[in-house]
Amino acid sequence: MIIDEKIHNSLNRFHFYSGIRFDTLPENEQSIIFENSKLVSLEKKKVLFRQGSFPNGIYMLKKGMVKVYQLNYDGSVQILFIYSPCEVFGYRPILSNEYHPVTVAALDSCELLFIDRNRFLEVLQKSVALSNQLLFSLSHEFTVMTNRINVFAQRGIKERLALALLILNEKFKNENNGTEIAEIKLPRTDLANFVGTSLENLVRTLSFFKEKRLIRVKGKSIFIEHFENLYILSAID
Amino acid sequence: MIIDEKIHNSLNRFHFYSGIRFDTLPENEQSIIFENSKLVSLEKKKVLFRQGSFPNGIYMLKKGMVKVYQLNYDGSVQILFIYSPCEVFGYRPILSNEYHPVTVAALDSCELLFIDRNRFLEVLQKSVALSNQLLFSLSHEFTVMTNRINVFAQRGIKERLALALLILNEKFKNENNGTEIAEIKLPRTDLANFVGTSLENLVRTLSFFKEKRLIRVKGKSIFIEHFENLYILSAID
DNA sequence: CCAAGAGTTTGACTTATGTCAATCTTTTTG
DNA sequence: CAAAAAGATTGACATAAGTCAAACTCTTGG
Repeated sequence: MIIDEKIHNSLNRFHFYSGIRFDTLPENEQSIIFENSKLVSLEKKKVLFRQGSFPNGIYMLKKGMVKVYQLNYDGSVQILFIYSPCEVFGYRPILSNEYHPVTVAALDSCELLFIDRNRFLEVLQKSVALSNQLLFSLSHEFTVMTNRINVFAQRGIKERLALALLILNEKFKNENNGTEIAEIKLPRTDLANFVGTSLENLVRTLSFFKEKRLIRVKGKSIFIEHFENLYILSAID
Repeated sequence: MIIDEKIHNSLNRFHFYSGIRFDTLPENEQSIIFENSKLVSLEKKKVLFRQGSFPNGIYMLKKGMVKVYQLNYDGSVQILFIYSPCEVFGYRPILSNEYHPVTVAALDSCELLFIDRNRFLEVLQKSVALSNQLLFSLSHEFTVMTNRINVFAQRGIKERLALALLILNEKFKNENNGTEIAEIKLPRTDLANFVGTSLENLVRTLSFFKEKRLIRVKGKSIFIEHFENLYILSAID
């Protein structure tokens, strides 16, 4: 089978991996930020904060995974991000002086560090390193969002799912130990809401991938088989 | 007809208006930023920069409008933004140290101010006001992108088009003089690529809106008739 | 360990959207 | 000003995706 080189290029050229971390900051900056942080536990399925609520502070995920989603008036749900350990979130509405645009809930039992809103803003005013890191990350994340809009608007479910699985593989790789092929363990409904399709259509597309041996399914877990080919092949046939 | 209040709420609650400007910065900061800027002219349909190219500097639009889009391997185009006068763009890939993820082309005859990459970075390191403004704007823009992904993933074309028209009305209001109901003058193909649908489907949806007297069409121009109702009604039947 | 419930999968059918082709309209250009 | 080109619209049909219902499978608690 001849695979258009352009497809490969365009995938490589595009940025789809998101998530902001503070562990790239200088040691002393990190310790200042986390100085007065509080450890928070969050049970599986519990909500950390809801869309429309006031942002009281920022969080860093220590253990477990969370989903970030919007709930719509018709009951539909769009999952926007999945966060895995070390990732930081909840700071954007503080910076833009808005309410939370999203809801965050635990996918499994989680532990987080909480940093108070004012504390965060204080540190930000003093730390050029933090300010620059945020400018860098926000700009990069923006590129990622740009690419995602393109994918959501222009691609069918096969490609969207393939891309979602590649993103999730990174997230779960991070959550687990670090093996190249991660165990993607996410309820089908969540996966459907992440990809932006119906549960049934999602399941059918998974079966299609399974038949083509692009993925392997064990119970509720998904493993990517043909890493490089997954996105490319999903676009063809 | 009974309109679910929740729909109205959700529209109000969500942020869809984007675009970054520097004219909210203190006068002296502005003059520093634009001190050595160069005036650039761009003919209708000409490309300012292409995706994949190195970001040499940032631009502020003085006159005319531009479209910001991604071109895909299959030839499909996704328009991500339309910018109108006073809006600033091209700084994100500089901040995140990436190549341009998008292509920018003139919708009509344009005039822009160009600020050199290094000049911009220099000013940024000195100006806390600029840094804070960028953090604010980037965070807000991110919320807007979040909402757009939700709309693209979960809503049909009627709603997507309605929303696009509301956004475009703001942009063209800005471009024209400032009348509440602007003349939205954008080729159908561009509108289709902004909404994320085929040209034919776009035209049909426009006709549907016309029949329902939600919009008025004069030649190639579109005027919004029932401002508040457009998005709400587009969701119903 | 079995029964209930939650989560997943498959089938049949409907609806939304995409595609190709033809026609009509506006704009541009010689 | 007329011809040609570009842009817009409509129709007929194909395909993708959503919806509802039923069956199956795994998990979990009494």
